[in-house]
Amino acid sequence: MKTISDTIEKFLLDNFENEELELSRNELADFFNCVPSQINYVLSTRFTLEKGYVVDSQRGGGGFVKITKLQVDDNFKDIIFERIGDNIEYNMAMQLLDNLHRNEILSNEQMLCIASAIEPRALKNPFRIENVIRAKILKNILTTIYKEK
Amino acid sequence: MKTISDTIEKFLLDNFENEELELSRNELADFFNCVPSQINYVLSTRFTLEKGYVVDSQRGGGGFVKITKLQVDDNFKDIIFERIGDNIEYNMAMQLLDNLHRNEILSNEQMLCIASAIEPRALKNPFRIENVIRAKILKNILTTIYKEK
DNA sequence: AATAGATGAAAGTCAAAGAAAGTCAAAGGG
DNA sequence: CCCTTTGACTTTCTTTGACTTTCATCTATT
Repeated sequence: MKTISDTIEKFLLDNFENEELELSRNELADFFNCVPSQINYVLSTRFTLEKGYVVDSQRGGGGFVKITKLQVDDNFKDIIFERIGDNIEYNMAMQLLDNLHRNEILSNEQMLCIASAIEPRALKNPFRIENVIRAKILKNILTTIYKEK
Repeated sequence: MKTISDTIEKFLLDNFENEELELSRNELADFFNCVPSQINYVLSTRFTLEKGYVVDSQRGGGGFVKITKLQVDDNFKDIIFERIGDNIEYNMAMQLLDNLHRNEILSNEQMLCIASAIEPRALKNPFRIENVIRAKILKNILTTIYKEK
């Protein structure tokens, strides 16, 4: 038996143009005569990173939802879901970066950026305060780049 | 869907002459068929100090609004660090990045890296668990880089 | 001629209303 | 039991309008 979620999924899949698809959550919900949050359900169960999709959105006037399809090969999946998973220690992360750099998946510049973003110094400690952590990451990255110049 | 604010922003960006742009608030509002305070909204959300713009204006007869692109000079470092401080919201951070990129302090690659590092998606919520956050940042950054390719 | 006040032409402020999207938990269905 | 559906509530961003402030210029008074 086909659920409404399946139908919406198929509809979305059929409407990709060039690896991406932008839509209005409310209009889509209207079109399928369902509540808007149904769309979120479809997105979060069917358009996941595991399946090779990234979803971005914006609220408020002019808001939208954008789904992008990426080419995930097995190597990428392995990295994202096996090697990194839900948590990773700094040393492991650095080994991974080094590896990616050696294999020319990351440029030197990118590696340096990322390395600063994840230094213990940048992520240490505080209490769920996203903005505080972000500030540290930013400072850290900018400092590093500055140092390189 | 593009908002009127986006359209006005683009119009302004396209009409800079030599790092600056002078305009009449009322005429512009008229031109775009919106209320004058809409212009203030655009100015205060899109032409911020973080983004490297200074807006000054004069009221009364012969009034005007003038937008100037800030010159990046030696003490920009202090300015940046002051702007970041101990915590910073995502939007402000992005405006800063945009500014740094425009002034060629950050390459496009770097900007993209850093932007992914600080996305709400990447830093959302969890509980002080450094490794968890780091994993998200890494995934996020790698996914982004993957998307660019 | 100098000055004070009146007038109108800008621009600014702020809060309410509007327009999206997100979250989360409870209820339903197979 | 797990997956799906629904809806109340939240958050974010934009639009609108009533009200305020500032400035240049004109007018009337001394």
